[in-house]
Amino acid sequence: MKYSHKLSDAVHILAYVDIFKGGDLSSRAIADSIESNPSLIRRLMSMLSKAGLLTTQSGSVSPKLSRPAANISLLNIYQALDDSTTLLHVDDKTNLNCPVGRNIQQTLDQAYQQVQTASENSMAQITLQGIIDDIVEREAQRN
Amino acid sequence: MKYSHKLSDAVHILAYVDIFKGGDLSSRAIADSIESNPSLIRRLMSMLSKAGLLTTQSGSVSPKLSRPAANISLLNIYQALDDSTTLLHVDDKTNLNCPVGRNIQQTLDQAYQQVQTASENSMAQITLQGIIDDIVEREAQRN
DNA sequence: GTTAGCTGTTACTTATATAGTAACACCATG
DNA sequence: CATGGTGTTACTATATAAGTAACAGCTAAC
Repeated sequence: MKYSHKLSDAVHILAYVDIFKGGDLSSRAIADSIESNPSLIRRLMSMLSKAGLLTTQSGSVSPKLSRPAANISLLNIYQALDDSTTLLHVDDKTNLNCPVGRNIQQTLDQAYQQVQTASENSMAQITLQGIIDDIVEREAQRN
Repeated sequence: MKYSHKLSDAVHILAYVDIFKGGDLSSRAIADSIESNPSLIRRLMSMLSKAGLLTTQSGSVSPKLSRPAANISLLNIYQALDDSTTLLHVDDKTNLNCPVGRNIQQTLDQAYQQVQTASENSMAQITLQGIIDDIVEREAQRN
């Protein structure tokens, strides 16, 4: 498999929608910016909508953020994607006839949950607004 | 690709080596516990050796932890694996002709670095000894 | 010295998750 | 009504991880 870029692309979509509000916000246009294809963008936009981060309407190009960018965190976006995804993955096929193999799955589940929580706490500190400000500031410094 | 189980398997190897010290510590035996194959185990053991976490000797079965399990953290093990691996991956193919596409890579690099740091700080708090104690305690509670 | 069993390494194949691609139903607008 | 869009589903391609095979060289027992 490839490394997942879903989170990056989802952030890209939301930032694009806010930065270019009033402009061409079609999935084609966003796909061009991401260098991906419209189908994937639409799939991601659907997930973002279902998670209450984006407002869209079937049949017309009119996406907008569901709430101010300052009230959307990286964690919100992360959780809008496939919920079962975690950052670290326990090997769930170990030999249950061996004391180490039999217990290590639950032990690592707990350890990885700690790491996951720390990651998510960190993501919760990063807002979409902060990301947008950074993009805008970097662009301003190029001129 | 598949989800990586390298970290889980590496922790499994180290825990196995400590818990079963004095027993059969061949890559075959460890592979049986992990339900994997000796080649992968040898590859991981090689990485752990190079990182100074495991002491091994070509030609004879004699692996041992290079230092006490209390002095080995999950972060040490994580870093012993392929160093370029991070938990989140910026999409590095975005349209540089678009202001969002042009800047979002560095912006997300920074955001993801914060998340990575938080994760690594959390991993640093988890010791191999703690993991081993948990495995041993779970096994004790089965009897 | 020989042999068996091991570690360490490399190369190739297979499995799987993600993204790419295609297509269709339905909606909105001119 | 036609065009251009969103939302959804299905299939294909691809990158990465693990599985598999094999070999060089080491160690230890006989």
